[in-house]
Amino acid sequence: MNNGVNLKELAAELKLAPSTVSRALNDSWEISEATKKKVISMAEKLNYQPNPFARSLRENKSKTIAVIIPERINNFFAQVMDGIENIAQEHGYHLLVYNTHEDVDREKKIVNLLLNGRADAVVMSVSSQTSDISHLEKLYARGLPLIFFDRICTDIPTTKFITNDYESSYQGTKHLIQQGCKKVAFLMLSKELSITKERHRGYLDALLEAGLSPEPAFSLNCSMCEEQNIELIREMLWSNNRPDGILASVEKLALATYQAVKRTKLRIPQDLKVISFSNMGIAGLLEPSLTTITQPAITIGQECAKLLIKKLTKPKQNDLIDQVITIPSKITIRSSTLAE
Amino acid sequence: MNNGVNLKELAAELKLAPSTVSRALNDSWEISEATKKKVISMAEKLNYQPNPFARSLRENKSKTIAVIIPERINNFFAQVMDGIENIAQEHGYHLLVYNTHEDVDREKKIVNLLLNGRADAVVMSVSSQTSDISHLEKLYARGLPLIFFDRICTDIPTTKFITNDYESSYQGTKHLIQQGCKKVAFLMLSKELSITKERHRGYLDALLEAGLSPEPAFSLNCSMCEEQNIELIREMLWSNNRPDGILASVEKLALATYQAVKRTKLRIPQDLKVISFSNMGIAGLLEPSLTTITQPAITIGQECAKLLIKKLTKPKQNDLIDQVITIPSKITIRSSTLAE
DNA sequence: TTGTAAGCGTTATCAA
DNA sequence: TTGATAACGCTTACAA
Repeated sequence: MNNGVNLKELAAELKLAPSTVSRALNDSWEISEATKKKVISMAEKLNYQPNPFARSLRENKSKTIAVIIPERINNFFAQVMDGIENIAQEHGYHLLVYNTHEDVDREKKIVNLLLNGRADAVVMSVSSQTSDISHLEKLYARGLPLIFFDRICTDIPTTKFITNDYESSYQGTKHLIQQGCKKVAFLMLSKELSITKERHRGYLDALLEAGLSPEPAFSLNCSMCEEQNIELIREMLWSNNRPDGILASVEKLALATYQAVKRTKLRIPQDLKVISFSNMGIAGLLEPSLTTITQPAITIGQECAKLLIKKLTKPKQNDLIDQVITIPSKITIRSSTLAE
Repeated sequence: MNNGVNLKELAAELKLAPSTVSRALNDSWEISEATKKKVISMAEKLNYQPNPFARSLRENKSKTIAVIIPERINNFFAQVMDGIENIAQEHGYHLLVYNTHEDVDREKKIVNLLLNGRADAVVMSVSSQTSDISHLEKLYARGLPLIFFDRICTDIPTTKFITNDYESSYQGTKHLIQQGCKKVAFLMLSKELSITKERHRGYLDALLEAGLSPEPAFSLNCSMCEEQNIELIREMLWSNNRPDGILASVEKLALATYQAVKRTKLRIPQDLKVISFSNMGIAGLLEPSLTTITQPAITIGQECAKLLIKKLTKPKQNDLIDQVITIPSKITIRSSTLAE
């Protein structure tokens, strides 16, 4: 690989000291406008590109943010990533991206990889398997700025961004009840997840408020395996005491529900109404179109990045204080929850 | 940020020279087994993590691969990314990810960012706007290993991975004709794209072979704007001479077609049959379910990464020779192309 | 306003 | 088998 000219060569070409050139390029006030101009034009002519590693080594920062997500083929996480990248690119930050595939072991390995300072900060959403958080504590202890979004880790005292999980879930459940549902089921990926807990609380409270008693069997704990989930849901739909409404706490479980329904004689929404947290662009193209709770994914990503970059550029003035920032979701009612 | 111990401190703790410790950790043959063991155990005890920037500066390589895609909310690219990451992680490589949002200017900026050696290699799929390729030529000239996939740049003499675009498109069109279509339209994102050209050729040849004369108006050049595309397609469907079959060369145009059809009284597949290149997991859940040409996205990603890593680890033995490697797609027939 | 020199944390060369 | 030293390319005290 030909790395092009370096600072020394550029300086030699200009008959200046490397330090002068460095300062000129960094727009230091101690350099005369005349030399600045000369330096900059020569730098452009020779297409000088500063070596990022020399700089990182010297300044102990890399202009890089690591993003850890549990899944890439997921509209929510993809949108969050786009939001993060928007802001990051604006400020000259690069993104290292890691997918844990919902696997804690992979998550631990990745987190350990970041212990060496390769990234200036980490923004992540934990895997659905994460209960032991020692790896995250270690990362936090290192002093690396760390932010969580969506699937947060409450025990780490830092800033977290989520949507109004409790409220949305409560409203979603209430909507199902208003549409005539008497027996609403709740589908979740894992009991460990912060979002599961909040969304489940909202679901339970809406049931109680409506005078409906929550059935334990209707809080269905799904797995990572698509086919298993479909069968699990199908079994529930085949049982004598089947639900007439479903709140899916994540998108993939709504899709699994649709697949499961196809294996029965039930119809959505006549026999079963479905609402789901989902950022699918094409919820309206499903048959029937799916009522969704859409999270402000891009905004969440942008806010994460903004806060992080503020912290990185002005470390003294900005602390990632231990708080949860909530940005509301939006419910879009479609055919899957139509009343008869 | 507390970076933990460094080599010098570790060496001091062990009462050894830094160079010795370095060699021990790198499993050099010139170090005795005894000291190796001592060093390694102490390194673990102190949780020593080598500074990646020092190493990168010294070795002039970063163990990082840059990936540039035109779109993140896209099943194909997400799967390719997963494939790349699989292999990269296995070999200790990190991924810098950039989304051009189908914008050449953004693509140019990103490519220029990579000129400084931040990444050891680049794998990319060009934006649909890319016709001037000077930025790519510059990148190539720098000697950075560069690989293209899917939307390739034929003029850069390196290895490219694609699916059998011509053949799949030919077969897809033939399928439409066999199902009774007489007037097949072809939807494309941009005429500049390599995949557009190949897929269009396949489409045309299938028409000609069937004795159907291609109508220029049926080769529809769409834009980046979803709503515009929907209207463009709707207009075509409302014209006197409307197509009875559509081959969408990318997924989003099939979805736009579905949306457009909703604005007409036409029915799929009775009035209009649709087939599309698509890696959607839920093609079967659309109404009607969508016949797809599915690209081997994960494999493409894996192959890109494998080749690149081979090149990076054994540069002498491996060249990215100027060739196009084709991995076949798979057609899955669903309801959207059912004959009456 | 510019130049000299040290140092960031590694690895590689050379010497012991 | 191990140690001293230089070098990677940059920024920043300190000197001029």
